[in-house]
Amino acid sequence: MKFSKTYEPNQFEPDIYALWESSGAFRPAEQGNPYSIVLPPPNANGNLHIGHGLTVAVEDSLIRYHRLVGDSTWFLPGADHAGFETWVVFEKYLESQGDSRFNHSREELYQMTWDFVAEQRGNMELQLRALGASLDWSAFTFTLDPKVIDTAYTTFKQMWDDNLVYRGEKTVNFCPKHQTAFADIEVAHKEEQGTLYDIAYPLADGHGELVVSTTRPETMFGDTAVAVDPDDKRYQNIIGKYVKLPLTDREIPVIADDFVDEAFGTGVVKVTPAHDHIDFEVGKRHNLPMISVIGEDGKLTEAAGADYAALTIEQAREKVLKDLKAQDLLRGRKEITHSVAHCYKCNSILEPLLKEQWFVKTEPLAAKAIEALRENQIKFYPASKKQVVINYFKQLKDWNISRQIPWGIPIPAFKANDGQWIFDTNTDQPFIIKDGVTYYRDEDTFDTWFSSGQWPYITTNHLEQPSPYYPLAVMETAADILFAWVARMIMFGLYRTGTVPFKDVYLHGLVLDEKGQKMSKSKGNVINPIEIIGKYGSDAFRIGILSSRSAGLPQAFSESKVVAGRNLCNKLWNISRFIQQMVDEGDFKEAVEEGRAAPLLPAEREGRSPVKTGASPEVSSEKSPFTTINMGEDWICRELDHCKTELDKLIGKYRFAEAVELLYDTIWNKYADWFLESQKIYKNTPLLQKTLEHILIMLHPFAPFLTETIWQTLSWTTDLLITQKWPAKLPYDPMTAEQFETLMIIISTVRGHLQSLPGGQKPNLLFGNDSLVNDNQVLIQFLTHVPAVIPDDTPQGMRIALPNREIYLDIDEQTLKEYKQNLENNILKLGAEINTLETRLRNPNYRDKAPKELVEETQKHLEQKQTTMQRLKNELTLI
RNA sequence: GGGCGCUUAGCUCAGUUGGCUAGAGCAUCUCGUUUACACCGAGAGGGUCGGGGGUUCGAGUCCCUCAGCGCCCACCA
Repeated sequence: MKFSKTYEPNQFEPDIYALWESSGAFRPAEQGNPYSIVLPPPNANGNLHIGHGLTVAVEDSLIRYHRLVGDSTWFLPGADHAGFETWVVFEKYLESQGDSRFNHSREELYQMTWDFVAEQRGNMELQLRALGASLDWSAFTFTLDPKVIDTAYTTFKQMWDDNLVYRGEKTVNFCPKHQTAFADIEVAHKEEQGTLYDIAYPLADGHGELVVSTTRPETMFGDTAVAVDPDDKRYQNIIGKYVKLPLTDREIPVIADDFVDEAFGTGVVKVTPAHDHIDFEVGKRHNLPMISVIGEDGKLTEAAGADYAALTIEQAREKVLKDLKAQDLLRGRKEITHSVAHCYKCNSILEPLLKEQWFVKTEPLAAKAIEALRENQIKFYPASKKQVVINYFKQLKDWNISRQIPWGIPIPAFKANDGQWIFDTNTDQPFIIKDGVTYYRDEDTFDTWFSSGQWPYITTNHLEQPSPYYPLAVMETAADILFAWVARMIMFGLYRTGTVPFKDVYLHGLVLDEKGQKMSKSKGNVINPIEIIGKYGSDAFRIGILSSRSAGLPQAFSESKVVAGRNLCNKLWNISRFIQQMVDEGDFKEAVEEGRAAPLLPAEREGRSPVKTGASPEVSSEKSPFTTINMGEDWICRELDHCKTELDKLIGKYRFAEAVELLYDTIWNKYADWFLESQKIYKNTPLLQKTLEHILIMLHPFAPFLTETIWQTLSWTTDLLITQKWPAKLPYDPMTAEQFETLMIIISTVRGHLQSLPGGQKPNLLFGNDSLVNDNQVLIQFLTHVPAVIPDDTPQGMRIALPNREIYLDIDEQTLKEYKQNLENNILKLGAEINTLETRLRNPNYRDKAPKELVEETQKHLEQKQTTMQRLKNELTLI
């Protein structure tokens, strides 16, 4: 293969991925420490979004790094049926077809959704490949695979037997549009303006009234008590009495309960146990009846009375207020801001409805989790999230796992007419008969998180046979599913396996648009990772999205960082092309013969034994005398070595942005700009080859396609880059490396002076007693483009502004004078400007009367100019 | 109501346990057709690290406080 003149990622990426996949490189190696990551399963029904792009960039970089380091890596793919999420999409589709869920049985709907999803599936997998994810596709798990369902069932059964799962009737968060209940965590609370109404409830004995404050007058038909603060002096004498419930003929008791805040509203609360979570608890405490007056359709039921039945909540509220007013029972109203529960998909207000569901008793599970976290069994990145999770566990309430949607894992429970529930996994049967009793299937499905919460030990098959890949090395996922997913995996992991499911948790924040706004379809600011890849290449995307990003924070996506990534790829492409050219030209042998080149690693020249790494076997056998002033070789070996050790540290701490920046700097500013430039003079081809190999290996985790393509194209490399060994230390002489650093400063300073010379002159460089310059005349000349570098006992002209160095640019008196004059002129001009500013600032009139910002700005300008002045003066004294 | 996070160059952001003249990319300005690369090379400008106070030999980094922005949790009838 040959290097094309230009870097065009789209031409090789798919082929390279296929090469890896067919080679078996994605499978865990036989040898090495287990290192496993499970890709958070993307929604099978959708396309990947930018967050997935970030996930893959992070996880695949970790996997590739650990593969190179010699670990036995296992990167596990999967897809999520995403119960409710997908169901919403499917139901919309149904509606668009003029169809409805109510026209079909559960089995039909399940099959229809399956087919619907099947059409989309595969998209996501192709996109993961485009991102370069080195996933073991043979280990692919779908969240509705039999093994997932089996595990969900055995866990459910075990929890049932352990009294950790129970059937209970409680107020649940019910979406009238989607016709399903939600877990607490799925509820979207939103601050809203509402009205607090004061309504008079006449005392049953006819002596006065009690005024209750409520935002939900329409639920009053379900009131079974009114409550006051037990310490509220105003109401002491009526606790235990009865009030008449307006618009009905019922009488309800006045109870005292601590939950009432006497300072809020009138200090009297209506208690509606069937339609409010708090009231439900109150009702339990006080043994109150629970009357449901709102149905699952979001309309009032017969229990609300004939006048109100079938009205929507809004209609009912209006009518109740009107009717109360007619009876002169409305005592006041007040606008308040309060938080209202919404469906996170359709934004409907969620109704608390009394409903029988399956609940997980979370307290014992959460306690175990808290213990494990307190013992630091899991490391969090960012670290602050640990306490956040602990706090979540502390207040966690029982978890409703029943969903009234067909798209999911059927709950393996059957109920007899006498209310007896039994566990059975024959969920494809509408009913079963056992010992002559008929049991009917629970039509509900599990909350998606009930099964995906068990993902780590399901995917690694740890329950069947203890796996060295469990616990996972790290769980990398979006910070916003910390509670929904990560917390649950910890609870389940401890429950089923006795160990935490992963050693580290790395959370990435939301990827925002370029302006720092949340991406959303409605705003039209969604950035599609696949489009970015098409434009700049997969590697550029990965580098770009990892740059300038730290754990846990919501941060903007910056296309300019992708551009920088693309530019780096292009740079490395050309570096490789150039080195290959030199190898092809056989410059190396020729150079050795002419005594221009040192074909050995720097350390070998001094008789130290070389450390052999990677390929290029021809290097070590040849011996040749150390010939010349080639200090850049020691220096680049030192820099590459430093880069490698730093990378080890940074990747170990999940500091990807810094790792990428380090590689960028090393490859571009060090390797290309200095070493490669110097090698145009001193061609040490074997070293060029060796160092290029190291660079390719080190960049591979972040830019896999590019580096592998180069590896496959170079004439001397063998096998696959993806399975090479992480570089070993390169030998070098630290003193020599340090001297090169000084040389770099000299060259840069000379360049600076040349640029500011009047008339764009190109003078010679003269030097006196300076061995460093003396030894590097050719290189200095080449890199500064002066016509010549000449030793001179009495050098003169313009002195280079470096202390203790006898280096001069050979310019005539006139030019020097001109240059100095220029400097002095600049100093004068600047001095005048500074004076003006100072006078202005000293003027009390100006200080007092001018706008403050302007005065501040003046001050700022002054300081800037003073700094510049100092620099110019320094230069003048030195030359 | 409770909690978390952010505020550093024009823009988007790095900056681990406090330590040399605070960094990157992109953008800007000047110069450059040196045969790897103009997706390039060389040089340069630009920041009182949100405000105020404190601890320290030393603070972008720790503490207090104020302001702005963002997020999460919550039994705000």
